[in-house]
Amino acid sequence: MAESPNIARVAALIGDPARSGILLALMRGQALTVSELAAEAGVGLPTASSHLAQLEAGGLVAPRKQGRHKYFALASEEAAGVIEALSGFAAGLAAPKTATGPRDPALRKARVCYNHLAGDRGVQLYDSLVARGYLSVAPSGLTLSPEGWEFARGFGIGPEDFLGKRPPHCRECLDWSARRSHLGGRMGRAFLTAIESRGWAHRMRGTRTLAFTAEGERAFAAAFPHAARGG
Amino acid sequence: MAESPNIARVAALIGDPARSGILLALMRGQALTVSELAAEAGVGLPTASSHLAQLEAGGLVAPRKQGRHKYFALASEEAAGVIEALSGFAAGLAAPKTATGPRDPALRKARVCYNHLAGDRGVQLYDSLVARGYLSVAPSGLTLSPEGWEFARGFGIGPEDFLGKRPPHCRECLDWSARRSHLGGRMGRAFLTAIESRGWAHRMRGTRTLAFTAEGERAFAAAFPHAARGG
DNA sequence: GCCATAGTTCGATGGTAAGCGAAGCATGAT
DNA sequence: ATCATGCTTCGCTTACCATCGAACTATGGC
Repeated sequence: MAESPNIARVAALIGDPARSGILLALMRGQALTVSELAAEAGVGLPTASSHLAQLEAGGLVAPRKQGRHKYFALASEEAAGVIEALSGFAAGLAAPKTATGPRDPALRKARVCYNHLAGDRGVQLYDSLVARGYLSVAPSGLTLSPEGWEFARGFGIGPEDFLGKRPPHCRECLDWSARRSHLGGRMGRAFLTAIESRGWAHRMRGTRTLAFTAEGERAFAAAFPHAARGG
Repeated sequence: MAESPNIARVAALIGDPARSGILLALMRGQALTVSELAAEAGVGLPTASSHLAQLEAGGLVAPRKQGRHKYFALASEEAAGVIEALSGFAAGLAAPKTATGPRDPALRKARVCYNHLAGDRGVQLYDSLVARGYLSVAPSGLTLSPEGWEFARGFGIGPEDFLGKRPPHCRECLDWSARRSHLGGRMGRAFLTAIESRGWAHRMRGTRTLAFTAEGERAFAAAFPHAARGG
């Protein structure tokens, strides 16, 4: 009896329009101030402050004080996963008959899921790493093989980036648009950062859509070729 | 602006304690009448009726009239997935420091996720099928290979069981306790049914826990051996 | 046809919480 | 020190919605 309310509590937190607006805004991956989030959610500053306090108590967002600003971000990959799952279900509802229909083609193709690459491109990255043995999938979780680390080095990603951070660095994240797993965790973030810093793609302002440039598209396809389909 | 409310609406539906109680009860996999659900949720019959109407409008549950009874079940795998994701997050919150701790050992080991096998045993089944090439994982989804169909035949599962049902029969479902995928969809249901009908395991009354018998444990391990870890 | 059971609809009630303005801290700039 | 900015707290109003009793409909059994 005392267990069930937990899920109700979390869902109720997300269930308010203002709070879900805040969470969706944070899904873009960057931390935002209370004022910015108030504007995003379309409510007054005191209201947003109250909502954020509740979300923090619920473990969905985490604050980071910086000077006289207070930045909020999603608290964890898990929190992002919950929002992602709800988004997927809600999107499916909107177009129930248009199965696998291009509800928002750009969003399905490539988007930011909290802090890593999702959508078709995200799945492609994941599959490509797995197919080449760079990423090994085990019941205990995902791990980068030695060859994988070597490959990552080519993107400026090395073990030194993960010093002091406790594993797992690689996380599996279920993608609603492709219905397949993609790479999350700190490693997923590192790859997204690399992709952005090379100018292959950039986040579209105010959205979760990731826009690839023409050369970026080509470079990405070369770096992460589609995995051969085993039959 | 008009997109965000969708997720809020769904979350708000789940956010009510009575409704989440109903949904959790339905996660056990069997359809229940309005009266039964009212009792499960601890509310009066009229209240339950009202809640169920809302859940139905929200696409979370689906009714099935049978005589003067009205049975409700979860509307889809996707709906079950959302509840599962929320359960996982809520469970993680309760024991934030006890990472991967045995919050409920039996539940982590084997449980029913809507209509298929989840938990460690569910992951084992999935991994075992994949490792032997019976289940092939592709970006487009999961499919049973010819050898897989042959293997399934040994469990009394044949293509004839899926006549008239439109694909996909196999669905990937993310497991919160093991953080790995397991087999859902009609195929997942078929395997669970086979396991139960052979007496290897049975659902514990009123819970989602699946209790394996001693011989069932052995038979399951023989039929779905742990996949060799590639390294 | 009649009663019993299952479920729905209606109306009234009450609790909960979102929202905002105003006042109160806290931090940074001048 | 003084002011400005960013955020929080307080008090209040308002709106929503869960809940239940009672009346109503539908289905089945006799």
